[in-house]
Amino acid sequence: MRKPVADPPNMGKDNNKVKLRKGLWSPEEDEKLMKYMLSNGQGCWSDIARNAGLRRCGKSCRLRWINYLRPDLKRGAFCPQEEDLIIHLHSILGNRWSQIAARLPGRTDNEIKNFWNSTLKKRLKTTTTTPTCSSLNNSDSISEQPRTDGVGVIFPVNEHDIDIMGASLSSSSSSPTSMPYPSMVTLNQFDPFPHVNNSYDMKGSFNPPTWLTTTQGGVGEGLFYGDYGKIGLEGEFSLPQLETTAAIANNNNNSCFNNTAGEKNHGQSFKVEVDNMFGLENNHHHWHGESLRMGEWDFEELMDNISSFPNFLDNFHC
DNA sequence: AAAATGTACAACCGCTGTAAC
DNA sequence: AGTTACAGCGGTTGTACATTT
Repeated sequence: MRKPVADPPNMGKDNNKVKLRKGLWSPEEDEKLMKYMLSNGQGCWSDIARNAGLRRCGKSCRLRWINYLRPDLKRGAFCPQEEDLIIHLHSILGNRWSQIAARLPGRTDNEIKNFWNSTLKKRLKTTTTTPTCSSLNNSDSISEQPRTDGVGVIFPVNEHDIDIMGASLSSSSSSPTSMPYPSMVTLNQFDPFPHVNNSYDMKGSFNPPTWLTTTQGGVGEGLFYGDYGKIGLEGEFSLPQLETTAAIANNNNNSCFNNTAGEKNHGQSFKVEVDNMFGLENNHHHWHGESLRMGEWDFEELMDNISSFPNFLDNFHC
């Protein structure tokens, strides 16, 4: 724990105006905010700052609470499962840290961002010669050459040459946060459970999500329990491999996407079609040229659907 | 032992989107 | 329609601590 810093010279009272504090939070400030939040709950942050007796702006209080004081934060080192998930998600989402964080319970976007920038990025750089699962899709080390990674294959592509399920993919993005892989597309069998044996035991009866009844769960004996219960029904679970234009031309029915991907039982069961999971059932949605609008329909819809994947790290105890 | 350098991470800044007025 | 306040996000900076020279 770092020592709190003393007030900078401009932090005192000035002409009856209370100057707002900046910089590191002192334990006293933390305690004030924590007490206030626990007894009053969340509200308007500027009010919270005022009512809690903090000489901080609401924004600062919000950040402190979200990134540090929140009781549900995990903190501590990232476990390998988390690392791999971050890498996976980053390969899909790019620098959308909040969305990545949403899939890692107890972790904040700031924490993940820092971890990525300080550790993972560097590590991936150094492991490009011997890539592993944890070295995929390094946005800073993408080679111009096609390469295999063991899990997926990254191809340099012409942005107009890739068609995914009838939806073309372009690397151009109008989003302020551009995807990190210009001119690259990962043709990869997306594996939402990188540390789960690929031969998930998806057979047998549905087991209720363990989080409904217990905090215990996890991966063991070939089973994975997420909040989806069991993913898939009768065979190995695998999401469809992304296809090139040519491949799709030969498979206009997209039959590989029609596999039932999951079943969830919250009193009643329902099936989730893989194509629906990815928002791909809507044929007029295209990733093509300007129409790849990450941050607009395609990406948001995609991520909405990806968000329906289990929070499987809930079940890891790192 | 001291200075220089590197690392990790907390916090700030600027921007965008949204709601209320 | 314009303005304001606020929440949220991602990029960046600042700083304490660790390691190396």
